[in-house]
Amino acid sequence: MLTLHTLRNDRDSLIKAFKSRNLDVTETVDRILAIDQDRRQTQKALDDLKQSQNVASREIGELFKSGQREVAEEKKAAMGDIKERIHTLEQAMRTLEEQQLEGLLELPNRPHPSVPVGTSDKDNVVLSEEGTLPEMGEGALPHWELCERYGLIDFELGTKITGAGFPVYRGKGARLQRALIAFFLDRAVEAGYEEFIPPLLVNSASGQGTGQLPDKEGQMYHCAEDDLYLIPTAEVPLTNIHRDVVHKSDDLPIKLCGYTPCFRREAGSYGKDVRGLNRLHQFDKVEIVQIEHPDRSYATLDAMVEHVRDLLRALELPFRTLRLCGGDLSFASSLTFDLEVWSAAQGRWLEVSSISNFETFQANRLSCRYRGADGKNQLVHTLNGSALALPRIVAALLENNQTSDGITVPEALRPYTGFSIIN
RNA sequence: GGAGAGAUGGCAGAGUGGUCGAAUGCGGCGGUCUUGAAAACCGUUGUACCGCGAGGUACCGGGGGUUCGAAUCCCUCUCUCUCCGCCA
Repeated sequence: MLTLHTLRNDRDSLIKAFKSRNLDVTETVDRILAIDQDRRQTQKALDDLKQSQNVASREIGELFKSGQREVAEEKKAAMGDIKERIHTLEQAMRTLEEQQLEGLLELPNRPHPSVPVGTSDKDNVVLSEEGTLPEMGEGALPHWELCERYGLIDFELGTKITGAGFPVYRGKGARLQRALIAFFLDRAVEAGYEEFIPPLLVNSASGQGTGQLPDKEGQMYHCAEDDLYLIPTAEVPLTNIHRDVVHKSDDLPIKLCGYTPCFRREAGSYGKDVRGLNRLHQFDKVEIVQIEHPDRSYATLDAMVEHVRDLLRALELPFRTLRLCGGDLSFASSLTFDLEVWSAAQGRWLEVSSISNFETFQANRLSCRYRGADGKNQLVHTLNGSALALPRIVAALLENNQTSDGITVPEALRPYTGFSIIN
């Protein structure tokens, strides 16, 4: 969430910045600031009352010690009123603090100045396109039919065991999955990211830390009995490793990566978008995360985008890079680049990676800081990106590389798959 | 699942109703000594909020209560550890 400090000092520019998200936050911001005003006055009054209580208590203690019982008893009797007023003000403080936090939590992150104005993914800006789109022959099949033909992924079996959106990978399909995970992890480790295997269930504090809660409550699977959430992305456990931590300035950046399955309820999805591997309730993803010094975070964001683009180049997939517009920007992000691969048989671009700089938005919720040169603790910047999400990569690989002899495996992946063709 | 013990500053660990925001040790930082370092010695070292400032307030796992006054007493929740049971 944004800091109160930001709201107080940057009210006007903040309101202006939110225009690229198509949001008018004037009312919300002013409401929070009004509460803040009230809260500060209340605290001052409360502190003064408590001071007089502390002073009086000390005096009473002294009086008892020196044997002046009667004077002490008199003073004691006079304390009732103060006590009551303190109690009332404490109640008021609690309410004000709650209201203020609620207000701050409902405010999304401030978009970076380079974020284009827009309302939906149609307004995202294509920055570049790389690779040549393959020409598909007459009989080119979409990936779900290829999966069936070669026995790679059984969607119906998953439906029987669990429900729609929980595919069963088998044979070379399963092996391809494992190969991609290993390939992505190896590349991340080579690039200096430390590998983690985090928990797949997280508590609500973690969900709030990275911004899934309360914003996306309904998008996560929730185990009510234990009040735990299935992770929608490794971002949640990986970033929360750094919750309530103060880092040395020299230790930044901290680079983490991890493979996890991801679970998403995807409430409200429908139609052709969800066919085959396009949208699933459970899918695999390798995630990269960085905890970075604010001065360097945008250079780091570029480097992370380049890392993921290299993965796509290695897989020989045509892809394009997008700068997300304000309307498509996620709640917690300041600036996001999306990477999309070309799905030849479907004839459409599929999002396979989202790389974002959250600036201090998550750090504030997480209370993740570094000690600056002046000895003061400052909020870090957090960044993350998919590197990469598997299903749509698999979809594109299968569709783009289909030949009459079978599906060819890109060179870079063969050491991992152990086979060069799926037939 | 059953029984017990515990939660205090970066860490370890005292403190059981009144200058306790908290002893002591370690660690960190600064200094003395040294060509330099180590050792030794001296000093220093939590966070947040309010206030122009002097200063004030809060925080000893969370919440509530008793009391003029709570790290300390009571209730409650959460978590951790040990033992037993179950189990990959």
